[in-house]
Amino acid sequence: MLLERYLESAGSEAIHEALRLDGPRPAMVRPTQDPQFGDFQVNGAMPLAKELKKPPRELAQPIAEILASLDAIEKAEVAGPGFINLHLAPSWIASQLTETLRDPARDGVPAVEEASKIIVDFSSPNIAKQMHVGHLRSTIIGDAIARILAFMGHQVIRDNHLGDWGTQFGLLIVGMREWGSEEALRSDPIAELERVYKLASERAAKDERLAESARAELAKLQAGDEDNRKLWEHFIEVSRRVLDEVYEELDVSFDVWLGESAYHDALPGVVEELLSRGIARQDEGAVCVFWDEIADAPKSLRKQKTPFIVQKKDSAFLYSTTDIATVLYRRDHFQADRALYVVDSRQALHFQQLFAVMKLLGVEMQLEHVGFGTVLGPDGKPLRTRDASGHVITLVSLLEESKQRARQRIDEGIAEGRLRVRPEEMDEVSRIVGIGAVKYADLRQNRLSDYQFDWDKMISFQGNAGPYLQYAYARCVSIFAKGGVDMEATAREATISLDAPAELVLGKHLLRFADAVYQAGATSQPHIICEHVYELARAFNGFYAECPVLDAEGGARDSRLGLTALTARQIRRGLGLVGIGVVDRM
RNA sequence: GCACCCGUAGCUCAGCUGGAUAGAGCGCCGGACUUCGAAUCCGUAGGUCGAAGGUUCGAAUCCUUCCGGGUGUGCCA
Repeated sequence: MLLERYLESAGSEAIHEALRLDGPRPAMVRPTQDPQFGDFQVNGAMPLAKELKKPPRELAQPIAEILASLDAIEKAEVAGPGFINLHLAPSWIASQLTETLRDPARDGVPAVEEASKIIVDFSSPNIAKQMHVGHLRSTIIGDAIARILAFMGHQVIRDNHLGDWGTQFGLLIVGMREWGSEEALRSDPIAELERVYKLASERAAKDERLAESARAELAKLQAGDEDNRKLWEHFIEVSRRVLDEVYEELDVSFDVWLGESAYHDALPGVVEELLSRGIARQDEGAVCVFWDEIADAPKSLRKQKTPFIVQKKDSAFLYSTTDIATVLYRRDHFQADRALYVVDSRQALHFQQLFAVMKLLGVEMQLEHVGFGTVLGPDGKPLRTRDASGHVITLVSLLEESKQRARQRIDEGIAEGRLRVRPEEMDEVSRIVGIGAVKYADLRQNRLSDYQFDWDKMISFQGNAGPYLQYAYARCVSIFAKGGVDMEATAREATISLDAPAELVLGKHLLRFADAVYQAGATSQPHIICEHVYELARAFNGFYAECPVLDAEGGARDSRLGLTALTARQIRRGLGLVGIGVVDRM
């Protein structure tokens, strides 16, 4: 259940009932930050003091009395300047948890009343270029957001908006014919494409004839020349194979792969429409939107005076043009309600301009730039995508290293008798732990802040890190294995009761899962789920230390098994929602 | 120049639709493995929330100014 939503509406009703006001007032329910003040506090009485000209504590008293009569609430007391501290009733929490235990399909998370159709635009690498750490954030943050929204019941379309069109293809076509090796293209496609591109662009900088020839080949490609078209398709095909491997490793998938090339035919129409509606005009041969000439443009755009260029003076189109066409397609073809762009924050201005143009065009889709910060190295400077010797640190090699480091740590743990992994499971466990550690390190913090990438911290495997959560899960599963108890049977039959302090602490965390999921979905912030799962794992580890499960008697044993089963499910679900896996033994 | 973002414990970060004595992890120090898995648990120390004003019953959170750091900014994406 959505606990906070329930308390908010209960609180709001209580205010209405107690004070007989003309309209509904917000209860302003917040979790307390100190357990001595209970579990939640209602702050809504204080702002009413001025309006009603009565001391806030006096207003709070009758509200508290009404709230105290609810089954959910054991105690409601007025405190401080006019807070109402709510102590949830353990028996009520327990009955809610028992209900959730019976709901393995949704783990107590309700589906949204009104589903939206949401495009999540993420990852979007360039064809013919190796993916590096810079692509990691968009890919895993976007994947997590798509998973969360889909689980909430929205209709999500995951779109990989590939950079598969543009000036680089002229150079690639010329370069490939001149210096390319078909064999190298087969064995290591991206490396070969990068080699050829680098060569071609270096030569073109010095040799105007080569540059001219590249432009000509690009024009032919865009005009539909069959040979060039085939070559281009070939580039894409071989690149796709490499990308697919990375995505498989990351357990990321897409519903559609509509790259920039998919919108090529629509671009002239976009510019025409902008011109004919007076949104854009010619300037120095280019077609631009000038914000200071548009009365209802956003203020900061008007002041910045940076034009939005949709066609270059050589009449070529830009990514801005493509992005406009893309929005229109998403509206007309998918009938999407929203589109989320999971793209580096440094492109904020571009999206601000894009969204402003769409508004001028009368597009009502809800467009949102889900930005994220830069990946920094341990020195606090933007992480170099090349190592000391100048080699590109590819995403593949980074993931490989993570798996190796995980494997090494597991080997150590086994040697010291702390960990248990069967030899035949070694590959899978080191993959899930290693990749999970990389993902968790990134997802656990607010996406907007820059993120410091540090192997030693990430793979330290202690404290708030991926393996901690996976370990807690393995502990849960291990209890069932050791006791020979079936987790599904427990879920069907056990009745939870909360008696020991550690049980109550755990139970309260378990009850907040749905809130965390909804909040993460509403704000596109996967770290909220990470934080919840971490707190849950902590609470479980505390419970584990305090409360024997298998050795407990009768009802207590069943109840603790139920708590353990629910914890396991919630960790698995929570991590699953951000794209991280779990293993039974590690 | 203009626009945007950031400044919280030694380090890495939560908290920012205003709510009580600002929280975690790492690191430091000290405890807990004959007991369901010690990648664990329990405890100690550590902060003028960059600075100064303002709004408010109440500010890390909102507003203003300043200091310090970063990003973007006419034909790349």
